[in-house]
Amino acid sequence: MPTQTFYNLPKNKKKNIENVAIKLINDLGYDKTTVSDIVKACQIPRGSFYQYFDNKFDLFSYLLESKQQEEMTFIKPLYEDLAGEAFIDLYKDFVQASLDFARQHLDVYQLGFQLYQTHDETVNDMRQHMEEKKLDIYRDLLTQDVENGYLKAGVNVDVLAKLLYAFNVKELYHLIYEGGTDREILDLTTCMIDIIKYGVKKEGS
Amino acid sequence: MPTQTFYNLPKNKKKNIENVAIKLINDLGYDKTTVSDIVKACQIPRGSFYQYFDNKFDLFSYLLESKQQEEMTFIKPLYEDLAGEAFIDLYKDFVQASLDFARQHLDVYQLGFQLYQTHDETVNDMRQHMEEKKLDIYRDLLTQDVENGYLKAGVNVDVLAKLLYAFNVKELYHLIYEGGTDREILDLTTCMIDIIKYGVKKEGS
Amino acid sequence: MPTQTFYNLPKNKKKNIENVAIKLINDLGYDKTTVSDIVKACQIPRGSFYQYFDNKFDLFSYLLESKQQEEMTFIKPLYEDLAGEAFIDLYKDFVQASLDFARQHLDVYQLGFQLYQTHDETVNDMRQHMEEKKLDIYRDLLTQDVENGYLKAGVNVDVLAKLLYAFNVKELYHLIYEGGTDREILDLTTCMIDIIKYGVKKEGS
Amino acid sequence: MPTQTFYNLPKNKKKNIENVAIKLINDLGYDKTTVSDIVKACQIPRGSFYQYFDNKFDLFSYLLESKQQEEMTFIKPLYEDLAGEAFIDLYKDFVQASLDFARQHLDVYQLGFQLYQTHDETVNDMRQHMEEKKLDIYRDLLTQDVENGYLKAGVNVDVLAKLLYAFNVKELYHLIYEGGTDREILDLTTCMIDIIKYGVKKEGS
DNA sequence: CATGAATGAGTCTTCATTCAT
DNA sequence: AATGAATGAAGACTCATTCAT
Repeated sequence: MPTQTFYNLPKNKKKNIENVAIKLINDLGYDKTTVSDIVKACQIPRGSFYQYFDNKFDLFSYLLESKQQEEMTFIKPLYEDLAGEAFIDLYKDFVQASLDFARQHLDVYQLGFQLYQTHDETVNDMRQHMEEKKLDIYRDLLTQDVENGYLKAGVNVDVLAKLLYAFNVKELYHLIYEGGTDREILDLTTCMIDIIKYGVKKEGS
Repeated sequence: MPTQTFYNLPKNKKKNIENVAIKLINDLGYDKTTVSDIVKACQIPRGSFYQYFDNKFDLFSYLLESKQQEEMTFIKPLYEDLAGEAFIDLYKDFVQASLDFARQHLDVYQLGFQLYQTHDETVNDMRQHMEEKKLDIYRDLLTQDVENGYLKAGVNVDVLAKLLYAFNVKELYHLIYEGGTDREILDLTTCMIDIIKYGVKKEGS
Repeated sequence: MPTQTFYNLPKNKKKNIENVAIKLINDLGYDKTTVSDIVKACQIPRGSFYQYFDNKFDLFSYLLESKQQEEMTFIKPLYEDLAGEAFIDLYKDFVQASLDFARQHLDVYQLGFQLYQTHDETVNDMRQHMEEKKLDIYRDLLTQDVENGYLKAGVNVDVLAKLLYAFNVKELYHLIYEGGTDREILDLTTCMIDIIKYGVKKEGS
Repeated sequence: MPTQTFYNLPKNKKKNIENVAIKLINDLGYDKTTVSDIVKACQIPRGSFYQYFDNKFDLFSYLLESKQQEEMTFIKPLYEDLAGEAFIDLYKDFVQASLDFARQHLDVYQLGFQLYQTHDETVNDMRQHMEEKKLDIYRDLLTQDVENGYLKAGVNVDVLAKLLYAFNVKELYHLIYEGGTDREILDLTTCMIDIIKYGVKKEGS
């Protein structure tokens, strides 16, 4: 948590520090970004940095949490009202929404990527925690789908959630980060969902 | 690539360096393992290290490539003769084989995990290259499955390969690393394959 | 010397600053206590500190001098009227009085201890000065004892004063600081005084 | 403990580091002497320092222990053979011997002084330990004196030892450090011993 | 080739004090 | 006078790599 001193800063100074730090961390990676890099780029004295944040991780987790909140505010409404449709059928729309968010907050979004690129233990713990939270949401929504008769009764919801999430992290995140187009990403998603919905096995084989 | 000097070393000295280094890197992580740690644990002079390897990364990539080769030698036969069965049906057996290998060469196996824990650019490139190689194998085998009429004709083989691979890396690797039992891992696999084979959508919904 | 600004402060604010600072310095040691610690604990703005005191040492020396004065007010009456008794015989009573004072003003008392725990040159000078002052008192009183025929005529008063003082600082201070009981401290004193009064050499040896 | 690397150094390089460091610490005080000061004065790279010593304290304790050993080699013979005389009568000779040693190894000797000038906890522990060791020697020798009938049977040996030691540390050390002459120091000692041997109380008073 | 000492840029962090409002 | 942000020199320590023997 940043100190009160940081929160007291004039808004544009605060914003500047946030943006510059985000850009730096995205460019160099969390591990490789040093406090020196940050203070130089932000043009603030080294001492000030430590008057704002406990340390590098404090800054990082602050930035990330902001992101999370922004993202949640953006996406939550979708999750909360499926309007009688199946989550599995709407999945593509969720991806689309994430994408919209990512397009608008690219820097902030990429930051989440750093969670997968570091060896820092504290950061790793944080990532694990966030993943568990997301998986829970998936599990809930999929359970609803089963209850509503959209999915086969015997489906293992936990495994399905993990499958969706794994693809999300490994392929979609990656594609976004690498600059894939909306079309590419949505096609990939549709295709994947199709496989999962209808299966790949030829009948009678 | 290690220098000729390294290759000329007596076999048991070479093996010792490899084993000790692997153990260290697995325990501490690639980034956190210092050359000091290595030379101390291996009981070789600091200077020798740089006469054997260009730098820390050179050692790492050498170890990893050895691992790859060992693993390939172990697993390749399976891929090459499906004996008239579908890859998708045998997938569980491949996982089982991987598991057998991992159990027997745990240290060597875990090393691959480091690929996902490091921000070092060269390491990342390496990982990407390895992933592409594995994906290619999957694609080939799945294409065969389609040609042999085991899978629906319209299946997007590329996406399917990615889906399998994502789950493999994100869930299975993780479970192995965390010490899951064979049973747990195979059950998870079976469950996932079932979803993919038969789909999750309730008919008529 | 504190600034006029400090003296103008409302009495309870002044007292609060003094007490909190003393507690901190006693707990952490003068060197280890930072101005940050002080302003945080006192709940005063950082800038105010420097409007009250020139610097950290200025505060410390002010606190110490206050202590000295309080202690003197407390103990002086004893020194000034020996009521016809020898100082050497009353020494135990002085220690008792010091002890009483220390018990009642432990925080203030301990502060003096910091004088012996710091390498700061100014602090050292201060300590030396205070010691010289105390030694002077001892010398005066012992000289009186000689004049009054309580002590042998040939006794080197200067050395005797130093001997008493050395023991006082090295053993008694220490014991008080470490939480020795009154009994322990007075016994130690009596024993020491006995040695000095009657000597240790066996007659005829 | 210095590392093997340090011990492997050419003798004159080792000696140089020791001497320069001792001088520095004596001049600036242990607390104020920084590793930077040391490497600059010794003209060795910063990294080398940490290849020789764990940290500043490691160096200091090494220097001090060397000193201790040298001093012990020098003084021990005296303690071990009192040749039928009383320790209390020979005390002056011990001080003389210490003085001789100090004169010849002034730098090394002064170093011991730093023990009393620092707030460093580790150093303080060390000092306490050393003091206890010295006190033990005093107690032993004085106990012998009592047993041999040189001192009154009822003398509290512990208190006497502490008295001698306190004076030693507080007055003699100080005088040596401040550059007192042999004569001054020995006179002071004789005078103090006289007081302790024969007491100061006028008979019949 | 083996050995292990040499190197110094770079890391995080602290803190007394000054400055601007 | 009160406030609290600004400042940057300085501290301890690390480590990959090179050098000299």
